[in-house]
Amino acid sequence: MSTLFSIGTLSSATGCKVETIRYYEKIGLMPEPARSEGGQRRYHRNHRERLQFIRHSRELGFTLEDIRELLTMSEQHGCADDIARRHRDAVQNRISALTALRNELDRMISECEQGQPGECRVIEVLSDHGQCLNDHS
Amino acid sequence: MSTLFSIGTLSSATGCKVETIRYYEKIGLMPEPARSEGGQRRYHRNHRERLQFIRHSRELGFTLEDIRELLTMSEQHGCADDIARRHRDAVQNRISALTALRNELDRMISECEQGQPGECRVIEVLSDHGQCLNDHS
DNA sequence: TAAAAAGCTATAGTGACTACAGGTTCAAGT
DNA sequence: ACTTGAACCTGTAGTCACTATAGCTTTTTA
Repeated sequence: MSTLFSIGTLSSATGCKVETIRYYEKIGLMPEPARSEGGQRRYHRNHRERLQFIRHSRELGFTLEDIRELLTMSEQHGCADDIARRHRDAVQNRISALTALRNELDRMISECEQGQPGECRVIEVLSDHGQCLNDHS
Repeated sequence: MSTLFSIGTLSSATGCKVETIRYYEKIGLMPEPARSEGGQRRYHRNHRERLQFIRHSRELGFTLEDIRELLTMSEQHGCADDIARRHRDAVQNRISALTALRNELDRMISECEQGQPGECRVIEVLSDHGQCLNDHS
């Protein structure tokens, strides 16, 4: 059995679109693979593992720049503690902001349901920040 | 006192950057204002109110396309219930996804703290999806 | 009146892809 | 061996919601 496979095979093995794989290569996140006689990309198991690492990290919300660092860590058998912690804090902040937002949206919607027809609280609140309990300055 | 003001004044009144105001005009979200003799934009109270509506909606996470709809609703004194509800659900989904993610990051980080130096759980988990409790497929 | 601040247009860049056009190569079936 | 069609190639442009730059002109202030 041959150990080399095409970009399409790599794509279905990882769930990463063909265009995205080529994009990762262009920005230097994936190494340039070997080529067939006709010039098509031929990948190896190592490529698949690296791409899985990248996709998994993306799913966890790391940016491509984070991932570049993570890959270096991984190659040097270093510890990615601080990157993960920094990211965790960013995610927590985002959760807090979105929760406040959802509460405000809930409030707008429920007040709209109780109001007279023809007067929409959603529009009112959007028109006038003073009516908003959310503290986005 | 004159009722017309410059783009800079509008900018500080709303907290919206000058470039962003011009951008909103270009994409048709803000109407073209009057111009001074020399060709500079001259705004009116109505513009400020509209821009405040836009900014407030953006802070609540509506897209510019949502806002285009919301502005139409607002002009027609309609009810923006459904747009708000749709957006609320999207926000809730995002919160759920981010919460799962934060839990996974927490788990990775705390396992890393307890492990031997030199073996980083963060990297390990990123390398191998099987070790991940998060259910992103 | 002169200098500084603010404004103008047009264009390009951001992140992380996605989509297209117009061509070439490969694998499967006959 | 040949043909067909799927998969592949490069390069470019588009997405969203801005932001930044360059190289000007106009307005305001000292």
